[in-house]
Amino acid sequence: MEKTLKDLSTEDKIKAAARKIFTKKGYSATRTRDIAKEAGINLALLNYYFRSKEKLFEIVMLENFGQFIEGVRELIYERTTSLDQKVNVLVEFYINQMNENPDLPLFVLNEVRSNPKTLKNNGFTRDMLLKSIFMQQLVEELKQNKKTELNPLHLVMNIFSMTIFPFIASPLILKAGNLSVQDFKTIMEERKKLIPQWIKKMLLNK
Amino acid sequence: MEKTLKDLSTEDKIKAAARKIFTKKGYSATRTRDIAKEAGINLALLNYYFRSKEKLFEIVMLENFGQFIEGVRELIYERTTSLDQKVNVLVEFYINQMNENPDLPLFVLNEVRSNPKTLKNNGFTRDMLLKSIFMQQLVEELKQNKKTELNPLHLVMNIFSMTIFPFIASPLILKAGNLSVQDFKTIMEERKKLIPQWIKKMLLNK
DNA sequence: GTCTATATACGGATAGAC
DNA sequence: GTCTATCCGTATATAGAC
Repeated sequence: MEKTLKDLSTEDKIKAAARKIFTKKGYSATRTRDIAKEAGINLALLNYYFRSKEKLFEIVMLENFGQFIEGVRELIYERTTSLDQKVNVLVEFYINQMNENPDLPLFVLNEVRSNPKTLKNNGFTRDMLLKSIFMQQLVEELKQNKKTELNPLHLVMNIFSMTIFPFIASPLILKAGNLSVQDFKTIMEERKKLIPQWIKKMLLNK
Repeated sequence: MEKTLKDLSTEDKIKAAARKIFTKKGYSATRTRDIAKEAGINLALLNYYFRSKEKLFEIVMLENFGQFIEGVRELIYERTTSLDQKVNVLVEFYINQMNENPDLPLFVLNEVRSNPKTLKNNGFTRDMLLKSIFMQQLVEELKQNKKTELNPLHLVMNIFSMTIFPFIASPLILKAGNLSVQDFKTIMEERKKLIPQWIKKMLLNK
């Protein structure tokens, strides 16, 4: 399913091009001229559709951020799935996501760090995690296993760390591990099974 | 030990200022004027000492990259310390490092991703990890525990992921966990003990 | 070595024709 | 809606006085 730019409206062509370049290079390093060229249109059109570089970036940013947390919100409020199932789905979801768009996590993390107000108005609310069923199940499981001294946030951090960080650091990992791109993909596939197993061990006492 | 800029030579003042700003904002978003102001000198001096913005950045980049892997190279080639000890030191080293300079990891990871040739000429060699004593000890431990089917790179990735990622994602974690900065520091202190324990569990069979 | 003033280039944005 | 040409602010870099 090659996404041919020709099918899209001019506005969408620009948006797609902007997203590609902004996501890869960040706000400052991106030239509006490069977006125009990538979209196959003239620079003036960019300002015709979106008033400024900044406006365009905002749109891209919200889309990227949305992609990062969308699909997770419903998952962690799901009442019918077990904790184990949630961890499995979460890990698999993100690994698939990053395989498709490896620049996404670094883009999001850069943005929330350099521009704190990113964390307003994007659907990522305080309490979204803390009040979730997922969190309740986690706390319950720790209680069952007499591990109440362990802050459940550690486990949440571990899930995301072990899932996302390898993609962020992939250039270093490829070199340090003497891996091909294909090797790396295989390893990340393995992690879909491994990470949930490790999390399970962390939940158990002893 | 406040580092007062007044003590330094002009050249070092510029370098220090450059490092601070480049590390925080990245290459493109940094203005040489801001570096000059931060250093308390005139803009022209910057070009007098370092020929260009790019040259100056290169120096900063190498310093930052060096700080990231320096201290680790010797550690992983140490023959007298056990695997457990190495993991402990590694985790503690990086957590201390990031506490002091939280912008460092994102800077390094951005740079290696956007500029692949960063990975040449910086002391980070292919085989540096694979040929290390640390790696040998890891493989040996897995063999002892009849876990040879597990690629040891997974465990290396886990150590770095669980240690470094929380700092990269700290703005998100603070909000999602409803944490104060002090809470976060406390949690990261806890992780100095926890991560080695988790790694140990991953090494064991069952 | 350090400054002020300025050259030069680049990038975002707009005017105006079609 | 789409283009070409151009404006104009800003950022890097340099010339030249002290």
